[in-house]
Amino acid sequence: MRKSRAETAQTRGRIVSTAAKMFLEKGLSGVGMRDIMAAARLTQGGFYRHFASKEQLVAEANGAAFDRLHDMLASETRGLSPPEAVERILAIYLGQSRGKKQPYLCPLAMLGAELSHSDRQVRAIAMNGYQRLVELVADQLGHMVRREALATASGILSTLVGAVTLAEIAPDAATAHAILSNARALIKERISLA
Amino acid sequence: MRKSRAETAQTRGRIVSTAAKMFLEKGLSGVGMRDIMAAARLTQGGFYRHFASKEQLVAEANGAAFDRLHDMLASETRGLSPPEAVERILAIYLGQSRGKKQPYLCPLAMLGAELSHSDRQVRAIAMNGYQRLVELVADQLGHMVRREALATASGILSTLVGAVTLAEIAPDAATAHAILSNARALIKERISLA
DNA sequence: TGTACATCAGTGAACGCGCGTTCACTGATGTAC
DNA sequence: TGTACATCAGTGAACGCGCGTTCACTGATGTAC
Repeated sequence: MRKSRAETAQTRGRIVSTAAKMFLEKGLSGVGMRDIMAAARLTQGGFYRHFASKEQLVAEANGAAFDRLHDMLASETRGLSPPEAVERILAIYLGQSRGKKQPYLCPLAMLGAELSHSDRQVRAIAMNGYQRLVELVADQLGHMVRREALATASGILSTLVGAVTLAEIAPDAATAHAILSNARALIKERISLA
Repeated sequence: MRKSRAETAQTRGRIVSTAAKMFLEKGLSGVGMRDIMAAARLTQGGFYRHFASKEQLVAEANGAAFDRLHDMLASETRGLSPPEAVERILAIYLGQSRGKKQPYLCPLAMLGAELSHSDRQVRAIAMNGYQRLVELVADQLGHMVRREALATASGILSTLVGAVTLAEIAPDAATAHAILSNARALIKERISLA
């Protein structure tokens, strides 16, 4: 049953991306190893040929989710004017939703407090992902000095994360929409100050 | 071993408030029935004399946490001028932290995504708590028409919830503080527009 | 008010279940000569 | 390049454990007369 190096690497990647998707949709404690391995078309035992523990998979899955999200946002805003780029980032970020089974979900909003109960490595990966998102937004606030742009982008990210977190809790679409559009308005009002 | 009506009610209340504290600190799936009952100086079996299930306790504990938080914020802002009251709400809300073992933690920030995986009743309680906080903030934005005040307060709550969620994930105090103060700045800049 | 009985809050053992993880095994791949 | 052997990816049963929940039991409280 031994597999070639190429196949092994592919299998590992499949486990990570499958796990990322499932963790984001159902939460870290909402998904078991059997669920993940079955979704990756494998059986439970094989997991430990690739990873030392579930916690390590959580770390890698989150890293992958942040990489994918960041790359997607960077490519979606490439070539746009700063105001257009900000608009696009807000629309994409606030448009994510577990209910709609979106492919690019942000771990900060989807896992939130669960990340704060994870080990140092997972938290460090989450903070790194957060910082990269802050920089991505700050890059579009070119009319401010960098320091101010980063501070403002940090505030914007808090708003985005909070809004999506709250919208996911909301039991009906109307409430969710109201939360998201109020958050969007707050951010736009702040930015148009300059 | 049967207890008097007064004692029974007192025991029930002790279970709810003990559970609220523990859920907020360790997350819903991070605390077991034995942990809660032991902390309330009881044994596991007694729980089902008071509640039908863990999920029911989660619902009641969250309701109690929101009630306590709301009452505290209302009493802390009583008699203050609107700008002072907003200042006070921001300071208290952004000052909450599991690490500091604070007595008034907000379920929205501390449980976040875990609430979105709970049943309808729990989510309804969370949304009700959110709405009450929005109104509490909107009450201090008297210079706006009510509709605008509510929309702005909703955006502010997204920012507050996101900032505390992110600060809890941050592995060091400096990063946490930066996140909180950037969120505070964003909100204050938005409010001082008027 | 006093007595007999029913109720039920709380105990602690036990149940069934699913979790993360381990393990003996299989057989294709990789390596050494 | 061909052969013999070591490696190890993947399987599926099993392990130990902690979870939420149930249950028989105890004895003080509440109720009926």
